[in-house]
Amino acid sequence: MEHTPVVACGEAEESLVGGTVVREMAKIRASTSRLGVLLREALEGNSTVGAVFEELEGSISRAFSLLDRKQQGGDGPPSSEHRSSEIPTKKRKVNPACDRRGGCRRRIQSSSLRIVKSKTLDDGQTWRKYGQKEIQSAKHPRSYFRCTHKYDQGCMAHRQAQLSEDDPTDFVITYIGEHTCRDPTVVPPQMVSASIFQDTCLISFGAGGHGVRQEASVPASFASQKQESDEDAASNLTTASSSSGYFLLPATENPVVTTPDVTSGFHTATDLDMDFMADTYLEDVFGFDDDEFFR
DNA sequence: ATGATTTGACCGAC
DNA sequence: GTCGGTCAAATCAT
Repeated sequence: MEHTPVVACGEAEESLVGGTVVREMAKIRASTSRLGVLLREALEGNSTVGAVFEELEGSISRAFSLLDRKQQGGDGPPSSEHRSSEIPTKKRKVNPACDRRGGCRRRIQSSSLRIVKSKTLDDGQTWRKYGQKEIQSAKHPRSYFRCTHKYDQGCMAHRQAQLSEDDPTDFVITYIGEHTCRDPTVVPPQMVSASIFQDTCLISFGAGGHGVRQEASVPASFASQKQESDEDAASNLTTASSSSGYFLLPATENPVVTTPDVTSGFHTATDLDMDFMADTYLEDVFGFDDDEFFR
């Protein structure tokens, strides 16, 4: 009675923050890797660049594993996907000690949040739907998707999709987090540069888009969105001008877009939380300034 | 058989 | 207490 709460609370908090840092580090590592590929292509034959990047990647990997070890502690908690594997009961059993269902919700804490209007849910990425919910203030249900590679590659990208209130033929899609997965069929270089060049805008395929793969019809409920198989994704590559459903344009041309403030029904971003935490941790834990780091 | 989707339950934030 | 995000068993599709 007299022991656990304070300690448990502190550990939970530390674990939460650590998890955030781990996710950020994963993104850093993935971005660095991609940047390395791009730089090597651009500066082909320059062995110095390659050497520097290998060193950089090595440092990040070491930091990542250290952090990961620290977060796991000695207990070696089960991974989320095996959370309940030991209890094959008929009805779900909740393990109050470790069940994080719904934890850290409401406030979307992500360093990347984009809201896009689109005629189709198909954006060239592979998503897995994990839920659908009627939303109080909205006419249409909201569907929840996570990246197919969440578990195999730890990709933390999520999205929420909802039919637009204004135009029910449009989907309002909220992208949360960046893809850190490396599915060669779905991660175009353009998407990589999206987070680098902030002057660019992410736009969806508009109604009048050309060379756009369009759904034959928009279902009344998009719950039955078909998941793209790799084969489909590959065929998308051939039919669409980009494997992604989006083009990157200079900020001066942004016909259909989508900034967080146009979506009154959606969450407002709280990006600063995580950015701040990541900054703080990078400085405190690793002793370097990420601004310098990414320069 | 395998993987994706559906859907009710669960749980933390508000 | 309500609401929204997530989980996971059941079901469906391939």
